[in-house]
Amino acid sequence: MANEKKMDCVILGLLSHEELTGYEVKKRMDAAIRFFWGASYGSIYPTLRELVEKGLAVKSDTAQKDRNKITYTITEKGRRHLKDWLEIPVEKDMIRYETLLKLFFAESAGKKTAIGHIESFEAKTKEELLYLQAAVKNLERFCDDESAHLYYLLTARFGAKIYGAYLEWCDEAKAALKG
Amino acid sequence: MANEKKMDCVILGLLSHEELTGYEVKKRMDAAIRFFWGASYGSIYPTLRELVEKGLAVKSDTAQKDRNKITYTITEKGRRHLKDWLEIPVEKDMIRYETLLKLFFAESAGKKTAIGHIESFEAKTKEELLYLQAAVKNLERFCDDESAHLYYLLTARFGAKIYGAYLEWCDEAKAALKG
DNA sequence: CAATTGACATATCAATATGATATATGAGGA
DNA sequence: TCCTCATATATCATATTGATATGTCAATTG
Repeated sequence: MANEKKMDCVILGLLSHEELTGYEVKKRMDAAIRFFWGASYGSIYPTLRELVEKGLAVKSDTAQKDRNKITYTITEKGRRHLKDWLEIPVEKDMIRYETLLKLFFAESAGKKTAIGHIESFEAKTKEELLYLQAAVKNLERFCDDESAHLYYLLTARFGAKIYGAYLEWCDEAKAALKG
Repeated sequence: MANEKKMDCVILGLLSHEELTGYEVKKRMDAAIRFFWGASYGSIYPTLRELVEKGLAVKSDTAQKDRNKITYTITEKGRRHLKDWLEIPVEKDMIRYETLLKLFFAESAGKKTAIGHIESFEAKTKEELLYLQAAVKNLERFCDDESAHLYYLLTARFGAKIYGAYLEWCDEAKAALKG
C-alpha cells in the first residue's frame, strides 16, 4: 500500500468533501487548490472511470434530470483508501518555477529581459495574493476547530505567506539588477 | 517560435555555461536548481539526442580518453534558440506540494497526521535552507555584476527567502493545530 | 426575436515526462 | 581480492499535459 496513484487520491479527497462531476472536480482544483496542485481533463476523466472500476467511487445515474451529467460519489472503500494515503509520508513536493529557470539562465539574454520576467511574476503574484488574503479572512470567520475549513485555512495561510515572500524577493531582485 | 520544448531549453541553458555529459546535466540539476526544477534520465538522454538532431548541440567524440562518455557542447544555433526562449514570456509556474494536498484533506485522517506531515516538511525545509544560505553567502563573495553568478545568486536568494517563509508557516500551522 | 457568446459537460490523443530498472566501468578502501 | 560507490548511458511502462472536438443550455445583445 505504498504506491497509490496520486491523481486517484486527489480526486478522492475532493469527493470526500462532496459529490462532484468531472467538470466540477476541475473547477474545485482551479479554485481552492490551484496554487499547490493542478490537473487537466485528460487525467481527471480517465481517473474517475478507474475509481469506479476499483470500487472507490460510484456513478450517480442522474439520467432523469441532467442527461449529460455524471456525478461521482466516494464509497467507504474509497474513504479507507484516502485515509491510508493520508497516513503515509509525503513522497515528493515538486516545484517548477519557469520564471526562476529563465532568470537562472538570464546571462544569455541580459538584465532587461530578467527584470521583465520578474515584473510579470510580480504582477501574477499580487493578484493571487489578493485572492488568498480574501480567502484567509473569510475562512477565519467561519472556521470552527474541527471542520475541513480548518485545513483549508491552513493551506490558504501558506499561500498568503509564501506569496508575500515572493513579493519581497521581487523587490530585492529588481533592486539588485537595477542598482 | 512560441512552443519551444521546455526540456530542450533547460538543457541548453546548462550547456550555455559549460559542456556536459548527460550524467553531469542531471548532477547540475540536482545541485544548483533542484529547488525549482528537476528532470529524470528518461527525459535527459532522449533530449540530448534530439538537440544534436536539431543542430542545437554537438557530441564531442571523446572516444580516445573515456570510452563511455559523451560530452555535449552547445552550438551557435543552440545559443540563439536559448535566447529566443528566454525572451518570450513565462508560460506557467507549476507547483505541486504533496504536503499541502495531504493537509488540505487531513480532516479524513486527523490532526496528529496533519502535524506529522508538517513536521517532516519542516525538517526537509530546514536542511535545504542551510544549503541555500551557504550558497548565498558563497555567491555574494564571488559575484561580480555581470557574470552568470549574479543570476545564480538571485535564484538562491529566492530559495532562502521562501524556505524561510515555509518555516514561519510551519510554526504557525502547528500552533493552530495544537492550540 | 434571432444570433451569438460563454459557462457547463464529457471525452480523446499525441507529445511529453517520470520513476524504475538494467547494465557496465573505474576508483578507492578494507 | 573483494566490495562498494560514483560515474555513465539507456530503455520502458505508466502517468500527465495541453490541445482539441463535440454538444447543450442560459443569458445577453443587436
